[in-house]
Amino acid sequence: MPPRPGLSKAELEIARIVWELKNAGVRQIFEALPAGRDIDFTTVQTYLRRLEEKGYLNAKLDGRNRVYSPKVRPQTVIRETVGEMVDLLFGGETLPLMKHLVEERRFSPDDIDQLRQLLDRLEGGRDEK
Amino acid sequence: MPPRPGLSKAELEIARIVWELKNAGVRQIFEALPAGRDIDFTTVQTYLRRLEEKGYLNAKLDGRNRVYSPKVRPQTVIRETVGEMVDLLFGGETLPLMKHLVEERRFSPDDIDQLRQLLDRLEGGRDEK
DNA sequence: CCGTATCAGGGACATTTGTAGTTGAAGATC
DNA sequence: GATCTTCAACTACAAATGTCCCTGATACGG
Repeated sequence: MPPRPGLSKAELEIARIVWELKNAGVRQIFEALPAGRDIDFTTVQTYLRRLEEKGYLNAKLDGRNRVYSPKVRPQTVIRETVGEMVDLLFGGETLPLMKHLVEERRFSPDDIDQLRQLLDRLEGGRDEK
Repeated sequence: MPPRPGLSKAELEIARIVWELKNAGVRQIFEALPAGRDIDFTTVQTYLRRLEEKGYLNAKLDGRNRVYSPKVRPQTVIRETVGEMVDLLFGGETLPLMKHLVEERRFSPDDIDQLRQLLDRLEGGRDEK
């Protein structure tokens, strides 16, 4: 159980933009919103403030602009979010999710190759232990 | 975009129990809650009512008890929920999620075998097209 | 210097979510 | 028949979420 409150969908959306930009001001984050996402500049400000309050982002001043950066590693947030969804949808079992993804999502031949290599590496690592 | 409102985490938790039980009354669903999940019987009733209102469950009377069953196929809800999470965390790309799962979650040798077979089948199906 | 644009901070509000209480009625038990 | 248990329906409320307005201050352009 993380020592910080969970993230809403909109907060996660903003956080992900910050992860990609690494250091960014409100205007940059606002302009990086997906096409069709028509929220106000002040709304983005609110989400950023909440993310900082919740402990997910750092903020520092650059002149009069606040610049945001990740405080919690994206990998950690992803692990927690995925873990929660696996619990909710699949009772904590990962294999059904993997099967679901393979059956429902599109993969290129290259994707499949990469996945095979991952599985090989996983098995190889297992043997070594 | 589904013609029905999204599901909250608690609603999803209850819906999943109904999927597993197929036809169930409030008491059965209440008693199937995970250990440690100490919510009131009346809270479960509220979630069931909301799920019905949102169009996810059917309800019929059995004596004076309401019996709930899925109205939207679990596979559909799962697809939508997983799709939304892939969008939020991975920008719609499935491969990073697969990689994340392989790297962060535990798999048995049998799991890995099953995954390999899935990939083989996926590739085989691709060749046939 | 003035007007405009932009940003931070504070605040507000509607809706959603999580949770449970109350009332009336039906079923079970004695 | 009385009492107890259980369920549905309605209701309520605090917190969370999604969203944006307003004010004051700063930076910029003419």
